[in-house]
Amino acid sequence: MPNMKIPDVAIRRLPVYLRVLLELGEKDEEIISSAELARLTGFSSEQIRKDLAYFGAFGTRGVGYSVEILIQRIKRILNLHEVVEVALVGAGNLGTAFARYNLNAHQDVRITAIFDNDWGKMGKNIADVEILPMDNLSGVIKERGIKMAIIAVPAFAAQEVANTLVNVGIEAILNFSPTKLNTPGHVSVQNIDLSIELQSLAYYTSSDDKDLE
Amino acid sequence: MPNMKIPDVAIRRLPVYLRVLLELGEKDEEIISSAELARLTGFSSEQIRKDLAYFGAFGTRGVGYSVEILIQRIKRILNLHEVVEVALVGAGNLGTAFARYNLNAHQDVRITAIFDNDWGKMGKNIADVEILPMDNLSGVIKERGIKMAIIAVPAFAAQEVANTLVNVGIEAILNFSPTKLNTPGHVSVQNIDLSIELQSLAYYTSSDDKDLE
DNA sequence: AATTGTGAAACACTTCACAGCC
DNA sequence: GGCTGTGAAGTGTTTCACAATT
Repeated sequence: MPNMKIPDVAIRRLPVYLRVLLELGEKDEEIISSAELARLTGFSSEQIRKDLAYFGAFGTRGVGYSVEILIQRIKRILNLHEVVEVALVGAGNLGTAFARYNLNAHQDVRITAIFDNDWGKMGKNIADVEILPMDNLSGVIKERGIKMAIIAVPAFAAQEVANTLVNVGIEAILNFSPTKLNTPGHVSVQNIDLSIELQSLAYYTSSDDKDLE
Repeated sequence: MPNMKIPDVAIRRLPVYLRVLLELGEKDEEIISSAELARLTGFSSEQIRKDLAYFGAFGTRGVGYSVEILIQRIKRILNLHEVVEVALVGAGNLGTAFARYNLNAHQDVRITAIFDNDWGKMGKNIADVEILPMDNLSGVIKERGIKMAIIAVPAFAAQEVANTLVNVGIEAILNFSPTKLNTPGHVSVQNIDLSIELQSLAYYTSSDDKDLE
């Protein structure tokens, strides 16, 4: 089971398992079966077992999984066993909302540096983090060894920001701009394009036109 | 080629094609090949041809696709040939940012109703749309025949909101709350869970721990 | 008896490769 | 000659089904 290629889709399910497990931990649940996890997450029990097995066998046959051990393992796998610092580039509507949201949401991945090029915003704080000018970006990211960044700038500026981020050693980017970023293979990019989400959803609504083609 | 099952992943690529085509239209480009579309979108040319072919053959062999016709066809397919109204439930950080973003971003899918349960927000506007109390939700959505909704409320309230939306005839939901919604099969749900995006991205960063297990 | 871990089968999506058409 | 449209092959992911383990 080692040295097997782990699908990205499996990685994206791990945080869901983690959330449910943390809730169970709060309720002092000690053991959980894949069937019960399936009920709580909406994924199938086989899929859950397979996902977990990619990283080794840490359940007990006939019994189930230890909630506590599973939490620790998944945190390790996702590199969340210590606080992960993230830089946010772009303090517009989306960036600001995301920073505030992140403050409330959790502690394990934390926005600790915010950059913008609007001088009117300098010195202001979002979620207790000061907005810094873009000129400081390279210095701050290198100094603090930040590995992850969020791009929330307009489309026309996104590629240039990405290039800078790659140059200062960023390894993973969450990109909210509606652009395909060109990045070297060792950098992971996850795109969230809100327009695309809305537009593709419209497909699944019934058009109430009366005119057929 | 009719009556074939169209993969959801293909539907989600259509808005990307549409965006690029609209840009080409601005530049008065009249004909585009799948190879060129591939270059501009980052998808493969075969995939683009296959995606388009699901809906019928509207290219010309040896020539390419008419930009204008392709735009019209994709808009039709996605039900974007007339303005789509969307209801936003929850005017917190994320909801507000999304409404403002949507105002700037495009006109084809438009947030035209916003609901919240915070009385302090009533009467205020976001992006020229008045915030209404939750009590008005059913009435407004039915009256205007709105088919799509965005859920941007805290997790604990999300399922109840979803139930209400389903009851008043909503067919597609964009869910920002970190919850698996239980909805009947005819309702499409697209989840965007920002915590999950950040946490799964952390997997792809190099941990700089010195201690192995 | 219950539940994990896992090959094998099934399914879904992408890429290949080329016939068909302009 | 060039580019689309599409069966066939290939690849990736999920589900099945059951042996292994407690």
